[in-house]
Amino acid sequence: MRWLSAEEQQVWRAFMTAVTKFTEHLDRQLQRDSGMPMAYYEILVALSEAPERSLRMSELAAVCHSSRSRLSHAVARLEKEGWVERQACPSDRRGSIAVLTDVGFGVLEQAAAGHVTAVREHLFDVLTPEQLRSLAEISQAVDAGLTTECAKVRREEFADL
Amino acid sequence: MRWLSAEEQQVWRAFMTAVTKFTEHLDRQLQRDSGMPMAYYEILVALSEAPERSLRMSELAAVCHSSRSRLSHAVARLEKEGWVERQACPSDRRGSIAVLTDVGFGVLEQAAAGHVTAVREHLFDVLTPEQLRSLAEISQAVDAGLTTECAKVRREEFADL
DNA sequence: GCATCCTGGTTGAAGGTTCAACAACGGCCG
DNA sequence: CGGCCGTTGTTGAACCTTCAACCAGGATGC
Repeated sequence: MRWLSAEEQQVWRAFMTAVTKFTEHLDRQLQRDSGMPMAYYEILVALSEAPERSLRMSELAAVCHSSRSRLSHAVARLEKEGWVERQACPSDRRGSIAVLTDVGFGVLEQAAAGHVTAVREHLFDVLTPEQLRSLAEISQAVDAGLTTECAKVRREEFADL
Repeated sequence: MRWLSAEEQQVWRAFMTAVTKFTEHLDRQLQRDSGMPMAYYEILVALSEAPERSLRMSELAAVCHSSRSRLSHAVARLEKEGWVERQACPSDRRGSIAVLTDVGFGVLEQAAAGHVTAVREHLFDVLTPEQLRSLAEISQAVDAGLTTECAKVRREEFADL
């Protein structure tokens, strides 16, 4: 098996450190200022951008890169807060539709201000335009690599049957 | 307040998606193949590289960018598995020293193989050498930005008193 | 129609993280 | 010495995520 070279290790650790500290910072900021973790914020964002501010649970899960189970728990909490409501799906009686309430929208607006500021301050403001372009490319490449990987896994699972 | 431009939003989402999927993939791989989350793996790595394969809890927490509380819980679990032991610190009676056991070292060796493979496959193999250099720079910049931020926060806390 | 399988969504338990509170010890200064 | 403060580490509760199990409803094939 091929290990990482000294240089690779260095990049790897720098990357993980930066990502860990960065996401931790954002999470803490949101939790402190708006009482929700980032995953919940993403849910509200996704709903706010959807037509009628509503999405079926499975679509919402796809948009948020979240498991159905996680989303179910999360929406339960958001519903308890009064930020989201669940409606029955008319076309499919299994379905459940999450709708962002007005209260939820207001909370989101408040939360977004601080969140965007934090993102700008610690990401966009510390990078040059060129680094930003690089970051976009890199993210794209990593994402693509994982997507093909998922396809591969699915093929393998399929082969098992 | 300044919002994100359309381009910035695009970069931001691509970045978050890539990071989320990437770390999730690594975490799942480790959990499946070695029965531990990545945070625990990092603890074992840190110990394995320390002299005597041991570190004081607070130093270990610093190396792993972990809170003391989290580390305490984590080491409790690792100890239950027999991968780590706790020893009293001779120079400071408050102190606790975590030591990687031989069993733990063996587990780490096993885990490392799959983990490194996954990292190589989804990070190093999908990036060009130039992108890799960029990523190192970017990580460095973000980390630096957060470090100065932490210093700022500490100054503010200090100012409060 | 009905048996079968797949999909959408929820649930509960187990494990991990965070936060606040706490106990125990070291260090400092009177 | 003795009081005070800062540090070290642990603990328990609350919360979030994961995983496996499950129910209900659609879809498919006979």
